[in-house]
Amino acid sequence: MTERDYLGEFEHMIVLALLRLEDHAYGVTVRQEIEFRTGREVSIGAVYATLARLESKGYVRSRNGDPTPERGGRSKRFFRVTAKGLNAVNRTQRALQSMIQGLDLAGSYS
Amino acid sequence: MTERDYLGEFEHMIVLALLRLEDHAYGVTVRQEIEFRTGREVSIGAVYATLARLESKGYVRSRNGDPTPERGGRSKRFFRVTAKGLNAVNRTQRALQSMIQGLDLAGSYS
DNA sequence: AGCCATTTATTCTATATTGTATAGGTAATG
DNA sequence: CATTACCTATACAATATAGAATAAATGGCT
Repeated sequence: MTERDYLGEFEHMIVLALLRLEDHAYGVTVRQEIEFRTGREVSIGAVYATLARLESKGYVRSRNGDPTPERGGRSKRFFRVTAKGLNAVNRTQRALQSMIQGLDLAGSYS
Repeated sequence: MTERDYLGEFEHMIVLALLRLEDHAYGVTVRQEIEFRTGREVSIGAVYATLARLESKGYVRSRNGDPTPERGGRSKRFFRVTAKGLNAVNRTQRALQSMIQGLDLAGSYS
């Protein structure tokens, strides 16, 4: 029953962004969050493609929000991490952690 | 001059394994290290293919060891992480870390 | 009201890069 | 020369990435 897959590098980022954003998570904010926190430039297409993949695997699910009263406010699609998705992040991070543990890399991430 | 790429999920594992193994790092031990530490099953071909890619990107380099005096002791190909490779791990981990920071995931990896 | 320029957001599509397994080959030993 | 430990080749699936195209909304015209 427990999944055995790990999140890809970018998938991992996206899921973490969703967790941070809680109920403000949709394509545009996800992109912003990653760019803001990491300085990494992210193409919007990459974000949506990955969200779609994550959803098809059941790691996240989405619902359509209402349009907001601002110029051009097309309605957003909000995303949330599922329990299965949470398991996946944990599994992925545990694996990484167990490989890092005890190593001394500049800065130390432990 | 500084690279802007991040390591893929499996690449990341492999590089960490190399760092752990120091000068005993070659295909077979890399595989073992990952399997042992994470419980994840790893095919040997995946390891070699990834090592080859990492090398072509300059993240690791290899040298041929001498044959060892044991049955079937064919000479091994030893791998080491380059400075560029170290940068890549650090960059990758910093990015992850900055996304994780402040989140409370079961177990906490911070 | 009906149109349209503008804005925010999402979808589509195409390609490159990574991840993965399997089969096959090579250099050792006894 | 059979057996062992290790490595290479290859093929295919999954993930990452960018950019163009499309959609849905608003506000200001006329």
